[in-house]
Amino acid sequence: MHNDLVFKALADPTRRLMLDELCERKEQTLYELTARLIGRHEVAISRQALAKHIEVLEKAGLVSSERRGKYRMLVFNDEPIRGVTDRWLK
Amino acid sequence: MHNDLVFKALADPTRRLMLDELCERKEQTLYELTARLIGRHEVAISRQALAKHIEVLEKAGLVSSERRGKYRMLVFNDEPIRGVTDRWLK
DNA sequence: ATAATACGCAACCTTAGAGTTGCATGTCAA
DNA sequence: TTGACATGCAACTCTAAGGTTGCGTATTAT
Repeated sequence: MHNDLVFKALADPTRRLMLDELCERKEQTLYELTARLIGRHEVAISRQALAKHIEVLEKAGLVSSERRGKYRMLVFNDEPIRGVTDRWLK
Repeated sequence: MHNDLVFKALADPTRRLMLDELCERKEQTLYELTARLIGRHEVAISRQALAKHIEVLEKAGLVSSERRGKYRMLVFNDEPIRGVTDRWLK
């Protein structure tokens, strides 16, 4: 299944939270995102764990990243999500 | 998260296939479903494994079941799926 | 009554995934 | 240039999820 990675990506609550944040602010550095998740949302998790999650989201096409100097810019993309559940709805 | 179980349920490709079948024929016995998945879709899996998947789908509210004599009737319910991805779409 | 049938339950195995720790790399500012 | 900072990489632990095997239970048909 070609959208297997998308469903797998959405299966984790932390990743869904990350998508919420990225959805609000479309462009964000990994550092900003990490700070917000740990600071505001009180997510008890390490930086490396979040980096792994980003990797999963990237492979699913939900996030694209680009190294910009010292930082890593993250860009949210909702396209892979659009219509994923349509097959079960009439 | 209250729809955590829904996303977890959708994460597995076999369960998504089961939902496809159940979506086509809203009412179906576990036996019929198992026969179709193994026969038609060539899913190499045991009956017990499918029973476990049904359990997951039930806990997510996507399937309700009712013992009808010798058989177990399965009824598909799309309500938990409706709008689950809306939070990431404008 | 009894055998075949559809299902339930429980123990077990195996692997993938989430998370951590530790260290290396690259970039920017002073 | 040197140190602080943001990130990358790899090995390791631990748990849960998917799957199997084996046996028990209930229902139907002969």
